[in-house]
Amino acid sequence: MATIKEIAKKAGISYSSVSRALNNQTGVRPEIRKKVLEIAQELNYHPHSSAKALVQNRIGVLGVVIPRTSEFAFQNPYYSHMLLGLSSVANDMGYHLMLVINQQQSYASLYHSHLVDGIIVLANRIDDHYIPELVRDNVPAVVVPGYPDGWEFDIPSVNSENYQDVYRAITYLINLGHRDIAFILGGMNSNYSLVRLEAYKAAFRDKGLEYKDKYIKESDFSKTDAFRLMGDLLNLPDPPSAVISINDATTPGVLHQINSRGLRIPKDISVVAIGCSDLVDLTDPPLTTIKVPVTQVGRAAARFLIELIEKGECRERHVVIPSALVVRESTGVWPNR
Amino acid sequence: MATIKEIAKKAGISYSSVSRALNNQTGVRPEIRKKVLEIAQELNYHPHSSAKALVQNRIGVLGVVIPRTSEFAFQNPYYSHMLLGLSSVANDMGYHLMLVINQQQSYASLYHSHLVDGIIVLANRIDDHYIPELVRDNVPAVVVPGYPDGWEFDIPSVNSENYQDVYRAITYLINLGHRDIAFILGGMNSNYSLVRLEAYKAAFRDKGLEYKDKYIKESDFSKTDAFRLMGDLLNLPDPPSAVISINDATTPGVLHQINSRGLRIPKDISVVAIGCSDLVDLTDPPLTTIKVPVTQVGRAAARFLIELIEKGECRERHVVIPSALVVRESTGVWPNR
DNA sequence: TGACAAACTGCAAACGTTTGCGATATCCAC
DNA sequence: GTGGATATCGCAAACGTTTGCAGTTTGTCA
Repeated sequence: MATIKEIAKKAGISYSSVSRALNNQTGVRPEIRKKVLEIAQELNYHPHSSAKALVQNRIGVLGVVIPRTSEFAFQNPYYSHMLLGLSSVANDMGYHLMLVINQQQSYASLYHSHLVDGIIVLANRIDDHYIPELVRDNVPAVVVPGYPDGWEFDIPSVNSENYQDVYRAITYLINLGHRDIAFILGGMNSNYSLVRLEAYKAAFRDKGLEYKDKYIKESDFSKTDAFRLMGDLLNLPDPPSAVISINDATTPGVLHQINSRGLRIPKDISVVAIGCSDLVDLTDPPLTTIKVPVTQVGRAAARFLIELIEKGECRERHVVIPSALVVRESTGVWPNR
Repeated sequence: MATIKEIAKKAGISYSSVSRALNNQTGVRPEIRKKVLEIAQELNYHPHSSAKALVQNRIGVLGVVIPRTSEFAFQNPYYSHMLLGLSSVANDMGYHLMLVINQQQSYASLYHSHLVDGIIVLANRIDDHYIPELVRDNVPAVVVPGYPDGWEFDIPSVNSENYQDVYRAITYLINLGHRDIAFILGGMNSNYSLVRLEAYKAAFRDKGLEYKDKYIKESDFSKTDAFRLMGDLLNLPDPPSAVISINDATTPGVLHQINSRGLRIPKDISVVAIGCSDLVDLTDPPLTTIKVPVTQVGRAAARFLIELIEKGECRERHVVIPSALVVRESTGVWPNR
């Protein structure tokens, strides 16, 4: 493959001049530059990224770590939307994306071995072993979502309004008259679950009401588990009048359980779904949703990380992307007559 | 950051010995090796991948290109399953994955600039400009799925049994008594669409029957478009008695249209879904499916590419992964009484 | 003890770039 | 024509590895 030296030889100049010509640097005559570019084209020259990286100490790659171990988690459209956002910004800013799924290896080593310039950790869990290392070793890194307030260490993060959203949704349901509101959560090692459960409780408290533990169900983020738990809820002597489902993986399970019992939404039970999938408006009826702007979160995370890499610091360490409660037809007043 | 030279200095030996010790090569005394490894540990040493790549001419990265331009395409769980398969094999074989989504840039240049050792192109389209370049430049590359038989150039590929599957499904429906079988396709620049439409036609021909063009609908692979087209079909004076939906993106649109008209599956219409999503068994009724083993396709593609990279050649240039028609409850005999 | 092989070790080149620095050429004003 | 500023250019070092080769040590056996 063509190298800079070959171009230099062919053009009859030194290879430092070739380098300068190719990189749009000053100090090379226009006609020489033109000639160099022509020869480069002709030889199908491409700069050797490793050689470049070696001397510039920058490879132009962002590491994207998806630490989840279970297959179903990755099926969640969450990751597609996120990657889309990350990718669009990375492309625009001249970076590539290295995707690391569930590697049983320290994330920091990706950085230490100069494979990536920085790291984005997606859907981190509260008990993720490898994250403290990123902080300790000063690795440019952003986690999505961040840790709950008052966490033991501080690492840059991007969040959507996880807390506010659930708070708004519960308040909305309470205002509709609901009191027995079920919450299908994910595992409590998920930061999403933690923060959203806090919001759930707070919304009740702030209305002067009591929430009931029996309506709070901890799933493994799978549709089948959600199906099972929703079944348990509907088997209660006093089943909930509303349910909120934590993500796009659990929602189909919830809906399927409700439908299979012949219950009508929202007449018999109201449903609020949290997620980013557009499928919600294809359900019957269209779902009231906490629309999580995942692609935008991804875009923000990429921008954030690149700033961290290039400037070495960041203005704000915790970015929050606003989101919205979209009221459609799956929620209604209670009791319904 | 620690380099091999620092380790050498600290251990009081030459850095070539350090290199040999770290790489488990012969020609270094056991006690020296031990000492080197200890110091490496202590200094948190990680080899500089670019330096290594520069001399070894191998970076240990597979490029994964998703050329689709539309957002909805990427939402398809197809890609998640595929990445899962790719990632698992790559991890096992010591490779990383570079994800390139919809970059308006030659794929071959990724290879020429030594960013990747080889390339996997996902869901390639028949009119993809950048693929011929891979062939011309002899880039180690695998495309998923491959081109139809008799295509103008030959590039390694991995496929599931796209043709056979549809053929089996149509034959199955015909045997149930169906004659008016609709097919919601994707765009005809998709290799999936092309091959599957061929199979559709062949299945009819081989039964001595005629298919009707009006039942063949070309979507843009989105749920909304599928919803619209399914509406058109049901508005016909002689609507189809069965429909086959080409992927996980179109299926929800098809189902939603059917449900919104109050039609019963399979009493009023039979449905066969092609896809890899597990959501199909949560629908009501569970769907008869052509289960595409996408994760396995991904695994095969990664293995294939790695063989291509390491051996420089491959035994078979076109791998086919068997798949299955899973009969559930969305298909029934016709006419139904 | 000596000879020879085998194991070990270090030197230095090489991979393909970028870049600081000094040297040369060009240009302009006086 | 001279001085000085400025633009252009090439040399060589540097980035962190691997690796062929030559030199050194160690071990073995007669």
